[in-house]
Amino acid sequence: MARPRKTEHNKQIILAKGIDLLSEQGYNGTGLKQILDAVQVPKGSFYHYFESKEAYAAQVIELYIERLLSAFDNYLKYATDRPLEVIKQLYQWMAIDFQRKQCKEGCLLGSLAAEIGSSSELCQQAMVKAYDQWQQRFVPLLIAGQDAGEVRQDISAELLAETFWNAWEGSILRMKITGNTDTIERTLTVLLDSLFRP
Amino acid sequence: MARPRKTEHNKQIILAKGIDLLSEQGYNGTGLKQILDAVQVPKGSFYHYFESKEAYAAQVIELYIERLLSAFDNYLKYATDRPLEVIKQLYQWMAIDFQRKQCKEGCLLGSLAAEIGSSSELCQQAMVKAYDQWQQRFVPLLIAGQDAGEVRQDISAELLAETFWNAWEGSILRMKITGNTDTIERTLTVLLDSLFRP
DNA sequence: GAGTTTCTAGACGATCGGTCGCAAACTGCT
DNA sequence: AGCAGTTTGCGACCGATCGTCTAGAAACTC
Repeated sequence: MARPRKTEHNKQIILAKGIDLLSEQGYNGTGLKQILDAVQVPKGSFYHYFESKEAYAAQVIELYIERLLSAFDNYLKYATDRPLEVIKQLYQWMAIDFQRKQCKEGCLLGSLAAEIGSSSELCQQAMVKAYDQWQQRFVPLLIAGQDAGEVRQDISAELLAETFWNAWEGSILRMKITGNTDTIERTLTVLLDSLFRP
Repeated sequence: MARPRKTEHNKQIILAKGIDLLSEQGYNGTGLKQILDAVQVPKGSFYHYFESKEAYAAQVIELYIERLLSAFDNYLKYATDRPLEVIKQLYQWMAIDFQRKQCKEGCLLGSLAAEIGSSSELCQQAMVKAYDQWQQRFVPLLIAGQDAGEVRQDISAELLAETFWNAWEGSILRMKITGNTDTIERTLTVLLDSLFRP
């Protein structure tokens, strides 16, 4: 064998760049050339790292959710507040992150779901899996809230989590067209301070 | 002057086809050729009807919301049920429409917001306007519900309407990746039968 | 050096949004 | 009626870029 040098590193930086570019410009709006130029990897190399653009996107989704859950876990490790407060701070922190990027980047999952969710089977699978993983972290948090009596118990935690994700993703869409995070703030408040309360 | 024959008719069928194609394939995923072939209008004619693809998309958005509001109004005219029931039936009817199209088409507003909401200023404006128009129809319905005592009054109708739109759009994203309308059904039920109740 | 594997320049056909010169169809003047 | 003038409709074409592929150079082991 020979020349096993930059392979893995290159692959990782191509994937990492994809998170930013695909989030902002979408799947069809981002050319491979733009991605590769941005990370200074020759165009010809792409198909040694990935089978196709579609397969690449699916792996970007995986890396995205991996990082997100990692940040999630890291935050939870040191969180001492009550569950609902932890959720709120977590998502407000993400909202601030959106703002830092001038409300141009949203959630990669939502963006790609809207654009190619119904056309790319490969990405579809990656997104379903990503959503399931998110739910596995989020539901226990809501259950803890229910047990602590700060979350209503007449609706299952799974159903609340699903509703929360939907409202969150929808508010990101609104952010993209209004150019501010006001809707996100309001939606978080309405859900966590009122609707989800007992 | 001369030859003012098919202009307006052609323009309308090009716009109408755009609703379907842009909803399903997105902005960058739909070429002008595909649209024009589908309605059998020569390529060269396009720029006699529209300034650019972007301007075209903005007009598609306008036509889309126009039709949606028209269906909205038409339904409301004969609705005798209580407000929340009217809302539920209205959106369940839309969910059935999604299903008819194999969950491949969602809401044009949401799809384009995700894809080009932060890059096309022209479409951005059209989308903000479309959202405002929707809210003008939806808020009175919720206020009526509040007056009738079937909607909680501790949150303003505007805020509830906003939250509803967000959750609705988010559930459509989920639909696109799961391939079914289960999430939509569940979200409608959770919101209208529980969370929005007094 | 031979052999093996990795990487990449360059080109592929297709398609992208957009343009343009001319044909077609009309009006108004003679 | 017929020609001139004006406006509209459109096929062909533009350069650019799309995702993808392949031949062979480069870098390694033995």
